Amino acid sequence: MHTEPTVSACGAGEDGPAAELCAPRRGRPRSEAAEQAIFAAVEDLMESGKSLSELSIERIAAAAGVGKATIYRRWPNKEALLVEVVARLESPLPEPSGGTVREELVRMVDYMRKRGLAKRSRWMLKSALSQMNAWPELREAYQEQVVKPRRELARAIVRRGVDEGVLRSDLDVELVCEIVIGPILLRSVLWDEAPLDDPDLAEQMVDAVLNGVGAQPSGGRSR
Amino acid sequence: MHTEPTVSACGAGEDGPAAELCAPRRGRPRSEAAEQAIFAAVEDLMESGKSLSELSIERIAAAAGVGKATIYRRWPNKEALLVEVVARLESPLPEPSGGTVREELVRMVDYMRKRGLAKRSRWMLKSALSQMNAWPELREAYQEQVVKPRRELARAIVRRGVDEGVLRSDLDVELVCEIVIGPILLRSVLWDEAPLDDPDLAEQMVDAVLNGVGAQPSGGRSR
DNA sequence: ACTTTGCGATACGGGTCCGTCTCGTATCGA
DNA sequence: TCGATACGAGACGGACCCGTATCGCAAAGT
Repeated sequence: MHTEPTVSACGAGEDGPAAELCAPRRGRPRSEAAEQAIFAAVEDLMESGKSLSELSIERIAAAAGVGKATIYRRWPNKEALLVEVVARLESPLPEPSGGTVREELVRMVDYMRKRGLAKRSRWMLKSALSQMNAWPELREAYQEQVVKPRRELARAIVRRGVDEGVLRSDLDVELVCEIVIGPILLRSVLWDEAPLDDPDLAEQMVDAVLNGVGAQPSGGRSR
Repeated sequence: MHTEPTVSACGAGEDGPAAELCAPRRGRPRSEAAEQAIFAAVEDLMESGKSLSELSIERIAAAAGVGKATIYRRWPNKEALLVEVVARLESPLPEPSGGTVREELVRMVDYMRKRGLAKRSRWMLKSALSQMNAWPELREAYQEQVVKPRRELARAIVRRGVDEGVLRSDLDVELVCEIVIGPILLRSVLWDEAPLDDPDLAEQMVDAVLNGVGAQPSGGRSR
């Protein structure tokens, strides 16, 4: 199917400190610059609004100023390349700051807001949704490496809120998570034109969700 | 660019009562069966999980048991066909029932929940999000014909709630809409595995959003 | 009867893409 | 120095696709 690259015994695509341990390579070493150029080209193409199906190896190679062989030497096919791009793309999760649960929620929502402003992440967010249906490998990588840790972070904060008595304990934790992050995801992923500039947006969202959008000033809370 | 079909003066794709008014066609009339077969084929392909870029005219024609020319006689290109498919796909909006604002919100959310269970709509929901980036015409048709009326329905209900004093008036109407429909959209569109079966889900979501997920029983509502 | 149009099928030119392969050259270890 | 491997460039075969055109036949009007 695919000509096994000589380096593959070390773990594909990894040339960290482990490389010299298992394969004291003989010939000319692979160009780090070429690799960076490939990643940069993919990200540039994403940023320019290309859809997943428009990201052909040929286009990527041309944009990177690189021969196709240089790509195929590193990844067996398009999927593998994009999976690695996905893995590299995401910025690190915001660390728990030790503040209030409300503050943590605001931080998380605001992190998502800012990320919605960054084109590259936005491309990936959107592409992750539909195109990946036809691409289980890519979809799974994205779910595993991006979605899952974020959902778990949200769950952890919500659980802490329940434990501390700040959040209602009669609701499903999942449901609370969805209510907290649903609105910001709606804006940052689903609706293109929605404004994300307001730096207070996260705070407004979290407070509205915490206090409820219903107008009853005090009574009748448990339906 | 494209050989104008003879029928086009009547409005493409429409062969209702208007047809005989403007063009007492001469030769063999177009086969209604072929048209239905084409629509059915596209929807079947969608349902089978094909992505937008996999929906080629050739594939559609083969699946419909129809010649390519029969498709190109009706639509000038792939986009036009898919735009019409999108237009046909959506089920009618739920009508206002005259109930409480809360009941209306529950009805709307529950409608979205049920729709999330229907595969065809789900395909379109998901594809609408990313793949259509590369396809402005299709995206616009979807936004105009599907998204917009739903957002307006939501806005109308929320405004009524504000007028009746059931919803907080100190919040942006858009924000309230997002908080109400964000969670259900999250489940029905973004997360594949999320359960949508619980018939009480809509009620739970709406009530949680109305009452707030914060635990404070009465005090400290305005942050 | 005769024309007009639609039908399914299929051939066609032109295009993009994939993944492999071969050039001539560059850079490493031995 | 020499073999091994990398590099950019691009040719190559095969696949798929688009949109048009052409078959022979079918169904309608005049």
